[in-house]
Amino acid sequence: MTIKDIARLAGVSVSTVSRVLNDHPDVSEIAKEKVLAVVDEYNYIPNTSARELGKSSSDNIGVVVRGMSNPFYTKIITAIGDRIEKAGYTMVMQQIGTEDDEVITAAKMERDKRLLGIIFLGGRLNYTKDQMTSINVPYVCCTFYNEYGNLDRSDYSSVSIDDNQSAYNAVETLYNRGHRKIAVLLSGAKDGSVSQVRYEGYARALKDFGIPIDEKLIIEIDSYSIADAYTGMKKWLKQNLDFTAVFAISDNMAMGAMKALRECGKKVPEDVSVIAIDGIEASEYMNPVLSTLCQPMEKMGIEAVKLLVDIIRDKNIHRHVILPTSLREGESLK
Amino acid sequence: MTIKDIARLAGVSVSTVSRVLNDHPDVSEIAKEKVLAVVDEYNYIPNTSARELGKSSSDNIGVVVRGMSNPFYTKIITAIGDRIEKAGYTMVMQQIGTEDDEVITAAKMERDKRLLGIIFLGGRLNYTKDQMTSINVPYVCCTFYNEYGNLDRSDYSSVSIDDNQSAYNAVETLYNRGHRKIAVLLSGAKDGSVSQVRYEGYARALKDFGIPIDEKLIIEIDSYSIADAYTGMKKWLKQNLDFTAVFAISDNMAMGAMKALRECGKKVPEDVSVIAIDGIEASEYMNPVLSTLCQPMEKMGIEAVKLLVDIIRDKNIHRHVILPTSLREGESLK
DNA sequence: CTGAAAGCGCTAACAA
DNA sequence: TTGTTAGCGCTTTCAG
Repeated sequence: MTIKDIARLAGVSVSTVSRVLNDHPDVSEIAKEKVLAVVDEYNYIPNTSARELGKSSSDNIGVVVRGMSNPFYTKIITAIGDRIEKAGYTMVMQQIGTEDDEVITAAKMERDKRLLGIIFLGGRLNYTKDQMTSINVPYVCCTFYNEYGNLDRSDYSSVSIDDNQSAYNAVETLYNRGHRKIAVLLSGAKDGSVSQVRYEGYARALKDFGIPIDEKLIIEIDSYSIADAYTGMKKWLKQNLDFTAVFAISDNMAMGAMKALRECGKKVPEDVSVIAIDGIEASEYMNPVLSTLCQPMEKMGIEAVKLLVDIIRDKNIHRHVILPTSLREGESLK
Repeated sequence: MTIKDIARLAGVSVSTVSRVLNDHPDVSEIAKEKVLAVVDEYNYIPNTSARELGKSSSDNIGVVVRGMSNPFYTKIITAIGDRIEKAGYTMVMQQIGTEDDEVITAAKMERDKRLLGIIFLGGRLNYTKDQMTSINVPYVCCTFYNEYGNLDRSDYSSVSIDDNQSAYNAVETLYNRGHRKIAVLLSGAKDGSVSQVRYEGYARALKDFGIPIDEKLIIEIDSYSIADAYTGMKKWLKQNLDFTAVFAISDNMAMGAMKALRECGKKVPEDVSVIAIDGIEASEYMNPVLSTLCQPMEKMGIEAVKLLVDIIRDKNIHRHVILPTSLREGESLK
């Protein structure tokens, strides 16, 4: 079934069919009905590839989400989709795994879908100018920024929290409640990911508070996964080190850690206080409820679209928006 | 940048470029090098739409995942991807929301990507023959089956657990531990989803055990979400009904329910036992750890690919595989 | 080993 | 309001 078959069956030309299918004006009611009848009867669905190819322009905005099934992104995506629609554009989303390269994906999309702009959700923090030459439309980084790359700030937009400062605040919260021996649970102190930025905030806070960094209280695991956080924490606890609080760089990792603590006889928050950053839904259903610095997910999505649309429409200059986090007081703090 | 530009720049013809890009043999080393150099220099990425269009056949197997970011699917997808690759095919995955129609998505993919077959992951249980005429390649339903539709069993394959029996087993487990007043938490007793099938298993078990169904112990909420389960449960608890156990039809819902119970002063498992079906990772990190009937996620993915590949290769007949669940003893049972 | 040319299915001028 | 036709960028015969 191609558009040609439909045209023949309906007794019209291919262009008429195309017009009907694309809601173009200037089609007689009668022709329209004939076409739709045939389309319906044969369950015809146009070939998207051919469609994209033939089109000379689009109203598409691409969204590349890295880190499949990260619950943290769900709300942001909803907000983004909503805003893109409201702004009169079409969202084209592509999810990829953490092992895939979001820039290559975006470059492909840009050509295939003739994108007007791109929103990256969860990407690397180290893009280089050279890599980004394959992207020829404006883009905004959502939830992250080019901390470790060499991009000019005027060449891209971003919306995120201040990860360094948020980590600082988390540690400060613990400090203010009397904690001095604060462990940090992360996926790498210099892995070039957001983990590193947050670690730097942790380190800065300790320094400000006059607490020397104790290498032994740095718990490094291989991923951001709950399972690895659990086993990593468990292993670390065997050393029986002295500490009264844990700052986990993500909710997910905190969840794994809390189970490990529980199983090692450490009560949260009586024996150990736990704080994290993110504010995903699941951590609100833990027992005890996790205390965490929430990222304003919905606002981030809204702002990302706003930034991009402004640039697309008015050729405005790129901007970098930092949104505040808010402490969600759970039950994991003493 | 099109293939033409590359050809011109490299001083060869477009077909040579195409050959290089597709790893075809019969290309001289020298030509290959010239082309690759240009490709690299200009960061050229071929247009996927054009590529798909031009191709006459493919080795693509489509995977349509409904219910974005359902953590339950992650492991299955990994297994599916792995097996498809090993079988020498290419996986083309598309994620859609629960509000989207997976059949339409699949039909589009079938044409766009010239699919050899399709795996549906999490779909409706009520496909009709008429709807499926738009699909012209073999397909297998993974984690579900056509319980409420009118498909011939010989027209599609499926791999799943026995939802009815699993629910039965869950209730039986509770019964064997002395529970007689067993509430059920579901998203609808006749919503035509897996919730209904599991409810039917619950009802069958009660009947077998000589326990009359108490409408008041049926807790119906609007979705499968953790938040709705929480608020729904909380509201239900206000009635202060007499019960000693809850069977939640999904882990997610059980997680919401457990928080509600906790906040209402009911201890799990001392006051109330909780059991569910699914076995997602998060529920293993709850406190107490959720007892649940685990679906064999990896096996399901492996089996789904096997079923499909068998049909694609040997034109074998369609089959329906039922995999067993296993009880993961947590701490939520007394 | 290489190139010319005919599609793939659709859209969008351009004519009528 | 309609139909004709030239691409869109790539793959793939078929000759050379």
